[in-house]
Amino acid sequence: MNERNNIINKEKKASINGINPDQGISVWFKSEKKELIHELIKKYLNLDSLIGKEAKKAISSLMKQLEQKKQYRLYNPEEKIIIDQKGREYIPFNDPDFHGALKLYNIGKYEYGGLIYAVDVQGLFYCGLTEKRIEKRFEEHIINALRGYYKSNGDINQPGYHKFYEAICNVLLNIGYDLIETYKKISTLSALQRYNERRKFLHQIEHNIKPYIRPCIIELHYSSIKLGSREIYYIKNFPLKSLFEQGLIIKDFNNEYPEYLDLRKKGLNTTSGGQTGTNFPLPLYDIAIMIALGLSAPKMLKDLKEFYNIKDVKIRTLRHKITEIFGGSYKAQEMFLKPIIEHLDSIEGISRHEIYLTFKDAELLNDGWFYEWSYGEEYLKTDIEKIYKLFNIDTRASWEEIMQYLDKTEKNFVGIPEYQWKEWFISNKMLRSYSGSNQKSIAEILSIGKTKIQTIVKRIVKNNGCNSLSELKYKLQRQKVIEILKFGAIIDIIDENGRLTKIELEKEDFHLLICKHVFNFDNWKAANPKNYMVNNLFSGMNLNKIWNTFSNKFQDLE
DNA sequence: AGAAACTTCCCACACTCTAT
DNA sequence: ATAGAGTGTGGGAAGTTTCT
Repeated sequence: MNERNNIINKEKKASINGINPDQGISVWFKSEKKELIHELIKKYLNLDSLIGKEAKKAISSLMKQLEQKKQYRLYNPEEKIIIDQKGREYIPFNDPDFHGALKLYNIGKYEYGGLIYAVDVQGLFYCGLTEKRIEKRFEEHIINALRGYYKSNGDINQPGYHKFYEAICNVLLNIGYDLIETYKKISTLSALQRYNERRKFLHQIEHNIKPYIRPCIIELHYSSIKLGSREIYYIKNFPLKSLFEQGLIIKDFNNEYPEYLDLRKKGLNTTSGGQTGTNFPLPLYDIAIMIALGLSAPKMLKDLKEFYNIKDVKIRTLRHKITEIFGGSYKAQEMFLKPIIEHLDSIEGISRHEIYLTFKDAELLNDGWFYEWSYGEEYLKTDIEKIYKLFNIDTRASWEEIMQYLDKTEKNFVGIPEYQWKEWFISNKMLRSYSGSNQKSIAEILSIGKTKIQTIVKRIVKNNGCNSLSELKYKLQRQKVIEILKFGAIIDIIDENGRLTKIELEKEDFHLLICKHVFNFDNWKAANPKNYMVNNLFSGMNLNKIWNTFSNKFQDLE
């Protein structure tokens, strides 16, 4: 909580300092002065329904937040010049606002159009530009260096081997890395898809080389237009002395700092620079809203082509971008879709199942937040609030404390609470339709597929410590029988006129009537209620004993 | 030729849907 | 019930494009 407040305070302070690149360009893509995102909202939400109206409200508020935060790169396909309030296209390292802007960049307040970075390798420098984040680019450099070493079989002195990569390899060798083995390990980890381990290993390398290799940002650009020319300038005139004075370079040169360096001659660059990549511009803000609408990647792609007229976008590019910018589909849904669902959940008259159906497409992202939520593995604000009340926990309790109680609360499956599912199991409600039956199945009632039903059943069975549905069913039905007998042996039935009436059970017929009216046995006589009770539910207890043990009336003395 | 960023291809895995 | 087709994921490596 404190950490969060600190970040917010930092943001406030910085904006007072005047770093606020408000370029007058809308964050939403416009075509003929119309913001296309509204067309999409109309397309995917039924605005005549309550849920559609409320979803629109929540999305509008999300849009306002995104507009205010300006956290992502602007969509600038026409390469318009973007300037801030002080008329700058970029903030160089010696600008008074640079350090403030850098702090904001590090906490992800603004996504710039690109940046110029320098890498200090034991007092030798490399300068480059990138439209990505610096961490990503730096990691690429390290892997490239290792790959180059591996491919040339360690011959880093061969002509043409990049000076920069050679320097990186030398540092790694000096601190004891076997580079062939290191590269092999990284390749193996990715081949085995052990990405977490791979990331950890790479971070470890980055940590170990920190005293010798340090990347730093030296200029922040609002757009990518001037990146090339600025890179050329810096490679030719690397301002060594001022960079040191600004604290960006810490290497000790015994106080002999040349004012400027030519990095091609006295550094690690091999070209004069100025080459920009072919960064594919995408309307990230609109994409965020598409995620909030619950669209899967292929659907987004279709809309980008149809509505936004972005012709060449490939699905892999889109997904790479979502991963790079939003940190993956899971996080993206958590950031953009979850708040919409939380708003809907707080509105009376909207059921969780309705919410589920409205955003069902989002489920196609099997590793997304919505998918987990559909199986009750993710929680909403209201769930946590319920826990506070139910278990009398302080609202300032830590997450670890709250977590202990999560398992004890009711889970929802496709928005339907677990107790409802259990009721369906007890009453033998048909889960999916079969030919020749005119009973409406759960799958039909909930508008979900058979396999989804199967998976839900599997999960509920497992959560309740059972191995099969029938095992769980017996357990639940036994509890039900005990409950009925304990509380007066009265059950609700629907009589011939379709009216709900109560009937009292007797010792002689309780098993018959329970099987017929509570368990809804289709052919209840053939099913043999006596055997069912005695063998399946109360393993070995005879009917007499069941009645006598659990009923609170007319107890026989045995 | 070199740099940056994009595309293609790959894999393992998970789920849905349809047909049998 | 189950097999198979289809869809989707992340995220790497290798190859390609685009630019200077």
